[in-house]
This record gives sequence, structure tokens and C-alpha cells, in this order.
Amino acid sequence: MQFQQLLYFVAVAETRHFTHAAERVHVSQPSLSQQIRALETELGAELFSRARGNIGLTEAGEALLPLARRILADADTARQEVQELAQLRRGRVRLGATPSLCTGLLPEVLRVFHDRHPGIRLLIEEGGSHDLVRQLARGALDLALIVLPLPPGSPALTTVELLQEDLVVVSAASGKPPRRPARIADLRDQPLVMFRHGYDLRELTVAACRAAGFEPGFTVEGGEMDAVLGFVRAGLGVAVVPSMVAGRAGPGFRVTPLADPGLRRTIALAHRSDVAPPRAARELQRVLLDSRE
Amino acid sequence: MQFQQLLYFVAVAETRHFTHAAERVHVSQPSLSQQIRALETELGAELFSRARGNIGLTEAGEALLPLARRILADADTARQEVQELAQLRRGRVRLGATPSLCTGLLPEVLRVFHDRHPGIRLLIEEGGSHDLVRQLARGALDLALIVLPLPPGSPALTTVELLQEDLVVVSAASGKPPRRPARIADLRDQPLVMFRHGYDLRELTVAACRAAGFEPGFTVEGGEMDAVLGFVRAGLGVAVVPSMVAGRAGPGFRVTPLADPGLRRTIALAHRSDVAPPRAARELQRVLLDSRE
DNA sequence: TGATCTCCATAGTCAAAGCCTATGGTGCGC
DNA sequence: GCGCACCATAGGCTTTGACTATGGAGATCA
Repeated sequence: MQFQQLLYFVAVAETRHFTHAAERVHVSQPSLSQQIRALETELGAELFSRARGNIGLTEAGEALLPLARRILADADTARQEVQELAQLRRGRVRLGATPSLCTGLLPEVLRVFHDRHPGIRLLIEEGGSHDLVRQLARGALDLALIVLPLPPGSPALTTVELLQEDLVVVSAASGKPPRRPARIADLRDQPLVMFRHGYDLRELTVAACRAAGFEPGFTVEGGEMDAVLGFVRAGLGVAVVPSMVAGRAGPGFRVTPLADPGLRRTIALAHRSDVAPPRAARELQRVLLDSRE
Repeated sequence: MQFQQLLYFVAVAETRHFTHAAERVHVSQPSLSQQIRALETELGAELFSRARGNIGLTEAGEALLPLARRILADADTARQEVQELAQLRRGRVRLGATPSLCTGLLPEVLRVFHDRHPGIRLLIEEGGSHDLVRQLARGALDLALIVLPLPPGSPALTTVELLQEDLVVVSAASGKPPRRPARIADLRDQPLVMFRHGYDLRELTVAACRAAGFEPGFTVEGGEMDAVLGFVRAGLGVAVVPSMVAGRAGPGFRVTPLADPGLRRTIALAHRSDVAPPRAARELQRVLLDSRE
């Protein structure tokens, strides 16, 4: 059984005429006759009663017709569905990102992408780089925005550096102004508001303090970016955050840059090396990279 | 798009392994790879993410999979339906017969046929030969039991003589016994009970009377076979019926054969010449012809 | 680190399938 | 009765799909 045989069969059933049916499906009449005959032979039953000037369906033909129509319709649907996915009219991208990027970089980029491809659903997974890398490897994400360098033992990922973020110190506007520019060592005697485990910022800040020779003390820890900023504004302590986040934090904050060499982190776009990302993900990747300019 | 491509696709989707899938569908692995690739090219999208040791469906593949399964299932259903029709496990026969045959010959023959092919529906159309011939030509009947000769102007039908019926005179057992054997001429002065228009017996009896030189008179006319016999038993008149019908008419009747040459009619099985009857009809035809022995 | 193994892709060959044109054969109508 | 309409058949050609053999890349283990 072949799709074109079913197509020819339906054409004959509807025109009740071999020659006309052949024209409709754009083959010669003998080709059509031959295929109908092949289908009949395979199925083991005549499908048409071939009377002069009166082609009619046999009972077997009547039984086959609705199924043939449905099969052909399903095949059309399949073609269309897949093409819509390929043409970015439908689909999804599963993007992982660190929490700070979700509030900083992503909103604008995703708006641009969504305007361009309104049919693509965007599924955002917020998490630390470590988790995101695991999910990439498992195939649960198409792309992820992670902090370089990759954690040791990472699977084969391809990364493209996207941007470098400077980290700054935020404190309550109402409190005593810190030295400007700040130094890491200044944090030794400062109460710190710290993110929950999983934030790359936590590991990075703690590592920097230890490199400067002290263990940082936290007044509050846990909570997401918004909560941390709220605690800082309330005067519970200072925090180290990306400058992009601090810049949009609103009033009530004092933002203090760090003296050279400061703290920076490199944000990269990562995907599995062994599999090309889906079409929609490649498109989002392009938009992300373009957004740097 | 081809059925085998969908079959291979489903096999790979389910095994997540090209080599195993190839074994399952009994082709070599390169053939399967090639067909999958052809399908992907035609649809314009990759269907699988081919990572070492971890074959997975892409979004396009996910979209295609349920449709592919349904198409393959429909194709199987189609094959099975048609084969069941061909193997006489299902189906129908549309049989036309004259009313007298419906009560005489058919019940036993149809019982035999039904015992042999319980899945075949039997649709009986009762009518005069003229009507039956028209319905055969229109394709509304597969087979018909008609009275020979065919009406003038009949379309091309193939007929096989089935049996010859002797006609006899039936009268009420309570009445005056007629001459035995009877002659057509005896009917001149007899009140006749006559069938409705459309019965071949009516045309045949009237024609015989006219050939004998008189116009028959009817006390009652119209009604089916059972009604006519009822009228006869009630003493309203005599009737000319097939001997087979008279024999099973029950008590209350006197059956009188006609003197030579008598009246006979030839019952034949007819179908269109231009189209072979469907399988189930041919089978019923065989059973009918066998029933003569 | 390198030899081996697994597994999918590629190359080349061959038989079969499908389409074409030309032609045959059979009812139907003028 | 001759042509006409229409489906079937025949023969040739191109394409396709299957096979075997081989390549190449990642995983595995000594």
C-alpha cells in the first residue's frame, strides 16, 4: 500500500472515471490504472466495478474510502505540522538562565524574540549554572545562559561568551556611605546579605572574600534576588550584585563600584556539543548574540 | 512520504537506536538511515537528535510520531477490513426474488448460506421480474431470481436457469372438486383470485387464458401470495400458483395439476453481464445452484 | 594514550517499481 | 457499421530502495 495508490483510488472514487482521475492527479491514465490494479492485488479484492461508463465502488472500495481519506488527511497534517515547526511559526525553546540574568538581560531580548516569532513558546528555567549544565546534558534544556568557567566535570558543551558583568556593592541609601570605590577587603567588617545556595553570585562572592583572606559573615541568607535587594534597602546589610541589576534596582540604594581589579563574571551561552539545537533555539541564540551590539 | 518511512521512523522513535530499529523492521541499517534521512529532507526538518548513544526525538519528531502511528494503524485497519470482506467474514448480498420464490425456495437456501457465512448480511428485495431487472441494471441488486424469458428491452444480463416450476390450480378443499387434471379452459367459468400487478404469475396466467381464447374474470385481485391463498381457502375462487407453493400451503386446499402441456415457468439466476458480482454474491450464487441437486 | 568497540553515515551496485507512449479491445452512439 | 470514448496491456526508460562494504567519531578499557 502506498500513499499515491490511495490518492489515485480516492480520485477515481470521486470522479467515477479513470481518465478524469488521472488528469486530476497528474499522471497518465495507464499509470493510474496500473496502481489501482496493484492496490487491488495487494488487498486481495476488487475496489471498483468497471462497467462501461459507470465506474462504481465495490463493497471493499466503500470500506476503504473513508480510511484512505483519513490517511491522506493525516499525512497532510503531518507535513504541515512539521513545516510550521521548521518555519518558526510554532514551537518552543527551553532556555535556562541564572536568576540575575532573568531580571537583567532577558526581558528585553525575549520581547524582541517574541515580537519576531509570536508562535514560539518560551520556557524559562531559572537556576544556578551547575543545575543548568546538568539539565542541558539531560536534554531538558535547549540553551542556557551560564557563568563561565564551566563547573568541573561538565559534559561536552559549546559555549559562546556573551558579555562580561561587573559586580558592584549595593547598600541602603539611608545608611553610612561606604568607601568609593569599594574594595573586597571592606566587606570583612560589613554585614552581608547573601543569596541562597545555587546562585553563582554566592560562590563567587564567598570565593573572593576568601581570596582576600577572610570568611564573610551573613546577617541574612537565602532568598532570591528581589528579596536580597529588599533586605539591603531595609538596612540589614550590603550585597554584591551585577551592575546591571543594581542599576535597575530603583531608589533607596547606594551603588558602589569595586576598585580595580574588581569582580567580573563572564556570561556565556551554552548548548550541547553533540547535538545541534533545534531551529527555534538557534534563532533565539542569534537574537541573544545580536543583542550585544 | 512513504509508509515504510513512517514505519522506520516509529521503530527508531521507539527503540531510540538505528541499528536495533533496522533489525526490528527487517532491513539493513543503511537502508533505514537513508529512508529516515529522505523523510527528514522531504519534511524539511530533522526528526531525531543523533547524539552518540542517545538518539532522541526533536520537536518535529514529537509532532510527527502520533500521526505516524495513526496512519500506520489506519493502513492496517484498511487491509484487515478489505480482507474480511474478501474472505466472506463480513459483507452483504443484495438479492432480488419474486414473491413466490421468497416463500418457496429461498428460506432453506438462505439458511444454508447463513450457516456457512454468518457474517454476511442478506438483503432481500421482493418484486416482479420487471422491477428486479431494472434494479440489477442500476446496481441496486447483486443477484436476482427472475422468471424467464427476460422482459423485452432488458439490459445486458447473464442468466443461469435454476429450475422449472409447474403451475397448479388450488381451490378450497370444501368446494366442488374440479376436473382432474385441470385444463386452462376450465378456468373460463371459474372465479379467479388474482395477485396484484407486478407478480409474474399474474401476467403468465392471464396470457395463458387469452391463448385459450378467453379473458379471465377475477373475484378478488391484489394482495400478496399469503392473501391470495387465504381468499382461495375461504372459497372466493381458485388460483394458479407454483406447485412448490401449493405443496406447502397446508390443509384446507385442494391442489389440481394441469393437464399436458400444463403451465411451467423457468426460474433463472441473473446478474449484470458487464460487472462480475461481488465475492459474497458469487458464493450465494454457488449455493443456489448447488441447491438444485 | 592508544587499541578496540559500537554505531551511524557514506559509497557503490543492482533489482524492482513506477511512469511514460503506443496500442489493443470493447461497448455505445450517430 | 463506423467511429468514438474509455479502460487495459505492452514495452522501454528512469528512479528508487535495498544490499554489502567501508568510513569515521565517540566511548571504553588496558
